[in-house]
Amino acid sequence: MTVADILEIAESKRERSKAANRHAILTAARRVFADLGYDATTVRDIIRGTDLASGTFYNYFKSKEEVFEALQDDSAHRFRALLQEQCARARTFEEFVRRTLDTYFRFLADELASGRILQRPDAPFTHRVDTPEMKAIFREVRSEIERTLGRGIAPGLDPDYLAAASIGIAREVGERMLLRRDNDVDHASAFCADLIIKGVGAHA
Amino acid sequence: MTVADILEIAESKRERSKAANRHAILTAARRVFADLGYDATTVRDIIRGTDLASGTFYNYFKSKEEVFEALQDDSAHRFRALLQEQCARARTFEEFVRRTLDTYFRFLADELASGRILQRPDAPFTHRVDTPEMKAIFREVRSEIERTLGRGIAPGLDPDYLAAASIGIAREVGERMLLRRDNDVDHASAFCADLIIKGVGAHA
DNA sequence: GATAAAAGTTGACCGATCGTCATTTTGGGG
DNA sequence: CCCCAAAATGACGATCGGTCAACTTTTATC
Repeated sequence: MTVADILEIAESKRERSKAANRHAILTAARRVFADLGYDATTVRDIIRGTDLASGTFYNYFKSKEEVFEALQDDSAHRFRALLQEQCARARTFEEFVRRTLDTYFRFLADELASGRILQRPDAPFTHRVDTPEMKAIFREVRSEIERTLGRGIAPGLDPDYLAAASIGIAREVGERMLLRRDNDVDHASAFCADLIIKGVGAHA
Repeated sequence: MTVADILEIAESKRERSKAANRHAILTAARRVFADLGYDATTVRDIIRGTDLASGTFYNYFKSKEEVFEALQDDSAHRFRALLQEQCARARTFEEFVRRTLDTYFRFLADELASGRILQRPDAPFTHRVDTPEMKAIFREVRSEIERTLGRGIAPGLDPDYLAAASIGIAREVGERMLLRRDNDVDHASAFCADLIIKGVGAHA
């Protein structure tokens, strides 16, 4: 009887094995997607990157789409945690905007540096995914906009559109930032923040 | 001898046939993509939507990706024509911004109404394509920003980022607009224009 | 028009992938 | 040690992707 058994804390061998297999598939998928591109990769390519059999793949995911979404959701989850940590107690709208954008661009740069972004040289297109985490981030940004912008500064503004616009700005500018070699997070962040702050007329 | 033969104006029978086949493939592809979704459709599905043989597909396109890009490029080309027509002689930055956004949102609504947008109910993701037309639109927007914004109003602004931000705003807000049932083009257009105009401090 | 070259179409074919499922292996409880 | 449930395995039929030799249609030449 091991300590783990006594404590009844450690997962069973089965659970550990399942977690390891799932992790192996995701890790292999990340590499294969980066090597071959999303469209060109097959489920077989992914499973060949592990020591599992082809049938086992389908015990964990229905398709490569689902693997891709899991990878995206994972990134979104980590970003969301950072976001909540950084922006939870922003008092003013401007502070909230600056923190959010700074967090996002720093996150992007980190993801790229750690090879977690599928950056193909030819990169003809990326997938936009609507995972639960992605939707949650959108909702949180919108409700935070409603909270910090409130009805005082710009009561007529459509909070849904403002959230969409902010996300669009961050997304596109973030992409351009990554294409530049310098990865000047502060410049990108300040550019977007200034645009939004001045755009809603909410200067501190 | 037909009138066309005499006038030597009509394209040859071969050219007409090729154009018709290409058009048949694109038309079938649009319907199949809409029905099955991009990932699920196969080249066979597309070709089954025409009266051509499977091998013929490859005389026109290398893959379904190329078909999809051709569809996207087609939309982009039509939008670009509208854009140049509407915005060619905008004198001020504000006028340029308002015309551009209005053209874009009206175009989006028209595309949706005429069934040219791949709008799946579940729509888990869309593809972002970097076709020549798409790149041309980005370059034109940026150079127009440089021209009309000039060095007078906001000399420090990064025109590349401003173009990216504007496109991001239009893209995301446009998507939200389509999700709403009303398709209030004027509201979406005015929202985005106000945001950008105030954001760069270029009020007329 | 007759003929031949060129261009285009066809569908069978091969290698590979997809998703399934009967079989085997592994893990946990008694 | 035995047994059952959970999980892994890989073979299998159906399908797809891309090629290509044979065939049909169009154009050019006389």
